[in-house]
Amino acid sequence: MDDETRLIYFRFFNEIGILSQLSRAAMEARLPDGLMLPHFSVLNHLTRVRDGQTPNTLARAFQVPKTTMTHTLTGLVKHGLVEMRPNPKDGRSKRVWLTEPGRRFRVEAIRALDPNFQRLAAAIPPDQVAALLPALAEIRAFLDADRDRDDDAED
Amino acid sequence: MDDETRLIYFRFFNEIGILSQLSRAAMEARLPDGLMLPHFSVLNHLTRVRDGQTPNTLARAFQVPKTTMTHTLTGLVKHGLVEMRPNPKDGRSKRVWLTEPGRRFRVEAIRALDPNFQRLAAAIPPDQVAALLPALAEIRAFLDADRDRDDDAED
DNA sequence: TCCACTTAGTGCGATTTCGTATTATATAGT
DNA sequence: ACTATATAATACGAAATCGCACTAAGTGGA
Repeated sequence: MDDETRLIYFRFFNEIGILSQLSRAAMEARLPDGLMLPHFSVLNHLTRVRDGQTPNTLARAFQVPKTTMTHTLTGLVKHGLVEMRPNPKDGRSKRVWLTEPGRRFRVEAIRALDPNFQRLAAAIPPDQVAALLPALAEIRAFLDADRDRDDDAED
Repeated sequence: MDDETRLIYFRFFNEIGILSQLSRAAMEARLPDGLMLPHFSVLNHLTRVRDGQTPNTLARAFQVPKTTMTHTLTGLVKHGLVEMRPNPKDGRSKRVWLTEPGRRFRVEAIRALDPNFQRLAAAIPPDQVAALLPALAEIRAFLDADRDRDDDAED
């Protein structure tokens, strides 16, 4: 792989990392005490995909250890934003369900970003951002499918 | 702000977050024991911008508390990848300098990603990624400049 | 100069994240 | 049915991250 090509990919992920850092900070500044971005992200995932998933599925989806997901879910339960019920099909596992406050919390958290989005919109119109989405989704889908191979290709 | 516009921006940052998560995991899988992504990121920042910066400047650049940067720098010093020297212009502060092993480590860490980049290149050619860079950089620059206003506009 | 105020770095305790080991349940082979 | 193996969740301890408070040093005004 030539230097120029490597630099293109590296700079891309560099930009991604910085953008993520900046948006994470902006988002967490809007969240109430005791709730972090992972809490919101789980609510968002349960809404976008579907609720009733197991903690293990969520841990794999977020690329975090199971113990971390247990901790995050404990916090969400404590705040009444999700419910854990036993999985009738598997006595070992549980299933995670959104509560009404959980759904409401997610919607309000997104709406709370409007001031940020409005300032951004003044500099970068929605069309320009929308134009990036297909390519980003494509790269994301590839990495998502590719991640398992990382282990196999270690040596 | 209408729902459609909000959704565009939200989905954009959603993709950014997932991409960051996936690439972070892939990157950390390549790093040796005892060194995390923040360690690499600081080395990269010192290389790209310039070394000799103060810990406080780095903490602000990375949007982390000063104590976190102290911790990260302590680890880098322990591994001999950076040096801390007193700041002759300000007795309170220090300056962080890259060492030769630090520079080498960064280059090797980037090169270690080649297998990942090569697999990605087979699905998403460099041109397509390069085409995204200007827009991403523009959005990143805006957020970077905008982040201070978050506090002011809280209420 | 002196004194109040600000700033850079760090010590300390709390929370989050993570790796390992453990328990309970499911699955497969006999 | 029984045993060995695999899997889901968690308990536990280590490391990372963070907020608060403290010390040392710089800044500005009387």
